Amino acid sequence: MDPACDHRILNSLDHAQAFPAARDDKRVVNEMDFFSIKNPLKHAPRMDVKKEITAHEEVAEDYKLNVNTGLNLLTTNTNYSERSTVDDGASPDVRKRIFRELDVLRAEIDRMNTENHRLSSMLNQVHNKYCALQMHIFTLVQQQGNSEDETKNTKKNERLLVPKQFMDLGQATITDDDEPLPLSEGRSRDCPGSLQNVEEVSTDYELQKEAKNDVRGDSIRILREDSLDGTFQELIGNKVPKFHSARDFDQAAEATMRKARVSVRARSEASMISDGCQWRKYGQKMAKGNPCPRAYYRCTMATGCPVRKQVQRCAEDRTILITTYEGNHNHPLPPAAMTMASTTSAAASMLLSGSMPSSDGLMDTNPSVLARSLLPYSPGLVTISASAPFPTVTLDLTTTAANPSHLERTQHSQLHHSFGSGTPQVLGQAFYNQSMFSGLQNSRDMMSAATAAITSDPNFTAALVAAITSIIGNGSPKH
DNA sequence: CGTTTTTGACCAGCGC
DNA sequence: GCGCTGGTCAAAAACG
Repeated sequence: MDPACDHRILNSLDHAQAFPAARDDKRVVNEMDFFSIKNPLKHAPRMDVKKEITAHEEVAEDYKLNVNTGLNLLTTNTNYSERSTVDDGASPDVRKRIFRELDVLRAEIDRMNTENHRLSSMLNQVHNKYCALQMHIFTLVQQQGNSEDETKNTKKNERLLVPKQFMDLGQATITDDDEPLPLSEGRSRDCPGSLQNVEEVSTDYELQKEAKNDVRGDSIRILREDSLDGTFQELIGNKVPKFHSARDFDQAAEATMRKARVSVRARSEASMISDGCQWRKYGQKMAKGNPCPRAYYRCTMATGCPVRKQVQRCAEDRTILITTYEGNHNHPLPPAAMTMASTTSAAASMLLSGSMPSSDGLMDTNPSVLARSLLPYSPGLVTISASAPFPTVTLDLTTTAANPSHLERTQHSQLHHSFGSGTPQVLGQAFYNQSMFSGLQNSRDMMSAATAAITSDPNFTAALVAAITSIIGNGSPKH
């Protein structure tokens, strides 16, 4: 497909996803433009020309022109019209009539283009104001919550659970991280804890050997991947994978997606951080070199969901909770769970694309270049290690927390980038974030107030990871 | 009573 | 082949 056309469609879809209410308006405009251009121009010349080109060829060519040229279709049809009249020797009267019709149509198209731009502009304005208002409401709600005493505050936060979950990234700017929010997520006993500070998010395939030799602690060890099946090891290992068929390739890709992991390091007193999903514990093990046990959970939001996660405390700093996600959900997710799911999915895509023999080998050869290109304003935020056979993406968000201006610029960069180029899940979050910031741009005061909260909010950092990894994941063509 | 957690057993991969 | 380790299973216990 024409890349430009593809881009337009993606943008349209993204926008429609994030703003269902605006979808109808936008679609109507697009359809009007498309068909109003195509139909009259398609049929008018053919009424008089039926010789050199067969009717079937005409239709095929006409559609092709329409699709590829979009609003420039007038030009092509003018050519077509001229060529046709020359070819068939139509009468001057007929030619004049055609040109008159074309003039009328050209004027109509211009008028519609103008109207289209005007409507788009209005839509953007409404969108921005809506986001700004949304931010303001939640800021007020949060301020009200902070004024209450501890007991009342707890109950308030429980009531605020719904907006918190469904705002997800949106509320990231206003959440007071120092106050744990008691969460009650259905029957799940998932994480009644606070996610005080995401220190590091990494996507990691790491050799057990490396984990053994690494002295930095379980931030690495928890990421070890030694249960890889043969296909997956071949896929991401140093060996060049040999795919004998498309089916082999798909299977390998599936294995990669299933085994892809995203690790989140967060300060939390609770046994588990909140990610919006329901989990069931199915095992616990003592990991070597760490006095704290590692717990294994699987997603119970849908039967047969392959997503699993491991939770373990850091051996060096036991206030740090390390949560490692693996796999992709096979069911719809609540917005609150979208961030982690998107991150995992995108990480899998990234690893898949980065390990493919057809890839440019960027991550394998010079990962630091990719990291720098991802976050040019935040050195150290993203590090991608090609150590061992497994490519490693590590996002160290601790440095950015100390420098809001860097993060702010990074957020804009990443979110705008991901908008229109990511997977639907990622796009939904990224677009929401992007739109949120576009709303904030209307208020500098709100922006500066929110920035401080953003930089320490784990939900935002996690979302940032999702956006980043989605960019990486979409850097190479999917198969 | 249904669901979740606990915990020992089992299995697979890896290194020696 | 053996031992070590991580991951998973499944029966029993605990919970609501």
